[in-house]
Order: sequence, then structure tokens, then C-alpha cells
Amino acid sequence: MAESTPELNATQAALLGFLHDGPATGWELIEEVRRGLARFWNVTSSHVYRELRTLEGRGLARAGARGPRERRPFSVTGPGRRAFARWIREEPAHEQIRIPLLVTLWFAKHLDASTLAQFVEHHRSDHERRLTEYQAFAAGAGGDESIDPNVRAVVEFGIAYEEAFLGWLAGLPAARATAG
Amino acid sequence: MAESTPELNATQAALLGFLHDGPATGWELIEEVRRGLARFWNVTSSHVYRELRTLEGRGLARAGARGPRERRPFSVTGPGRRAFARWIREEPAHEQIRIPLLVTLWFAKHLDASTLAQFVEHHRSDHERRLTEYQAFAAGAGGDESIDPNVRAVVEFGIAYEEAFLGWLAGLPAARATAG
DNA sequence: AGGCTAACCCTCCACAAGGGAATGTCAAGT
DNA sequence: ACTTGACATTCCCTTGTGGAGGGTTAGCCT
Repeated sequence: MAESTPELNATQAALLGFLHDGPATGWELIEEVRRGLARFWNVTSSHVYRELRTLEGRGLARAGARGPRERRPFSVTGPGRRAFARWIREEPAHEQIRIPLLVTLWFAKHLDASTLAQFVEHHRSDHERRLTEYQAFAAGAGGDESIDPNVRAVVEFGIAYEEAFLGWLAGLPAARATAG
Repeated sequence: MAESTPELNATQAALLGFLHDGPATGWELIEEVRRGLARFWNVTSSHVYRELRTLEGRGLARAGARGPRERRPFSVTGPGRRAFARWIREEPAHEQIRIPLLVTLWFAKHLDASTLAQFVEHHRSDHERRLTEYQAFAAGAGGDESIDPNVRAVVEFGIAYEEAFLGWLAGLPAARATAG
């Protein structure tokens, strides 16, 4: 009875959420997501624009006049705010993770040790770089009172995740079989 | 230059990978994925059957005669083995993570503390349960020499991930604002 | 033995989401 | 004016999800 199709998906909700802080164009929203949430809620530009059109069609967001370069500033409408308010009170769904490295690892018996070791090493350096970024961000935001503690918690999840990943990588049998 | 479209996607590759251990029907493959890899590479049954048909169409897998209940046992062909061998030597793509809880958290300033605390608590008990499952599996497999160490490493990733998640949850400001 | 039932096993379909190519637009420098 | 490059959006194809539906068989019941 309730809703067979939930009113909003998480991407739409996130867009409406950002629009609560003021009007923005699709491009600006994409930038905003990339700056923060993107690591744990990946979006592509085509997806954002599509969802914006959907939101507009449902009257949850409204586009202003086209500005330079076809840019269209969107803002939340009253119904949009109410839909968002309902969404955020819903139980968040279970997370969804796809890690191609683990698929490769599962079948690694068909792969020579040095190639696998290379893959592992690439991932290691990649995750190390990201951990550094998060730590820099967290340190910078450390004294900043204006940052929402919950937003800060998201960054801290990033740190916890990367540390766990790096720790696991270090203990990997494949990590010990150094390439070359 | 090389391939604009990669020859196989990870789902197809995983199916071919399992078929290397012997012929199997779609149903059996689904079971096999669910038993292990599914946490980090989700598949749906309709998707599996579709990919099997694709693989068959490309000559990478071959279906035997229909057995009881329409079951069709697939096996890898020579070209299938070669395609898999090429795939597994490719650099695994970046992981893709979607955690709705973090989206909710990002916008939690629009949410009352006790509802958020409930969400956090639900996630906590859920991840705790999963951690227990993985640990039981790892303990059971502990002495089993027949298990590929790389496959075991995948399970260990699950443990590391759940532990990190639980640790992070425990430190969350929202976790201290107990509901009710 | 014959029939009922529940679990199997697969197909089909429709739609949501993902990602990259293609298109168009403007700003700024020459 | 002309070129260049960043900006902003759209288009389209592939991948992923979910459910309805239909034939099949094992096992149980009488």
C-alpha cells in the first residue's frame, strides 16, 4: 500500500539536499558531490542531469532562466523540501560494494604471482594517496567550527576505510611475493 | 587503439572463472557466487542468465544438452579460456562503493538526533552479525588446506571491512545520542 | 499407482542506473 | 575575427535490478 516505488532515490535526495543550501546548476552540484560525498556515493554527470530533469518534471525542483552557456540554476520547491524531509527519515538501505580487485583475487590461481603483486601495489599506492587526502582534509577542518560534525564523520569513515584497506593489503600473501 | 570495448566485463569473467572448475548450470553458478563473492560483487539471476547467453553467442561458453528441468550445463570453450586469461591480466578497476547511510549522515542536519541514532544502531547490529558470519567461515576454513589462500584473503577483507565499519560506528557522535 | 504440491530452473520483459561520446556555448587571449 | 580550452548539457549504449510467468520434477500423500 505505502509506496511501491519510493518517492526519491538517494541520488535525487542528495541533489535536493544540496539545493537546500541555495540554488545551483547541474555542474555546480556535480562539483559539490565530487568534493565530498562522491567517494561513497558515486555519480556521473549524465546521471545528475537526468535526475534533475526528473525532479523538475515532478515539481520537486524548479529551474530558473537559462543563463550563460545554457546553465540552468535549480532550486528546491516546497514539495521538494517536503519530499526530502520524508526521505531523510527513511531507513537508509544496505550498502553496495563492488571491488573488482577481489574478483581478480578470487581467481588469482589463474594469474602469475608477479602480475598480481603489481595490481596489489597499484592499489596500495592509490589508497595511500587517498588516505593522505582525507587526513589533510580532516586536519584542516579540525578547528573549523562551521563544519557539520556529521559531515566530518563521513570523512572519518573514509579514513577508517582506507586504513583498513591498507592494513589488509599489507597482510596479503600476494603482497609478499614482490614483483621482479 | 587496443579495445574500445573490453572483451569481458567482470561478471562475465567471474562466470568463466567458475566454469574453469568444471561445467555448471546457471543456477549452480548463481549459488556459487552467492556462497562467496557476492558480498563484493553482487549478481542477480536474470543477469547471470543473460551473460551466459552472451558468452554462448560469442563462443566463449558452450551449453550441453538440456538435462532434467531445462537445466543447461555450460562449459568454457578454448576461446573462452583465452578471453579469461586475457581478462585476468588486466588491471582491476577502481572499487565502487555506495553507502546510503553516509548520504543520510551528510545531510543529517535535517534529521532529528534520535532517528539518526536508530539508523546507526540498526547498521551496528547488522554489521556485527555479518562479522560473526565471516569469522565463523574463516575459523572453519582455517585448517582447510584445500582453500586457495587468495580466496581466503577475500573473506579476510570482509572481516577487516566489518571491523573498520563497527569501529567507526562506535566513535560516531550520533552513536552517543542514544534514542529513546 | 496416481495425483498434489513445493521447490527448481530458466526465460522474458521493463525499467533504473552507469559511463562515455558527442554537442554546443562562452571567455579570454591573441 | 579567430582559436583554444574550459564549461554545461544531452544522447545513447551497456550494465544492473526486479518481478512475473511457465514448464519440470521429486517427494509426499492417500
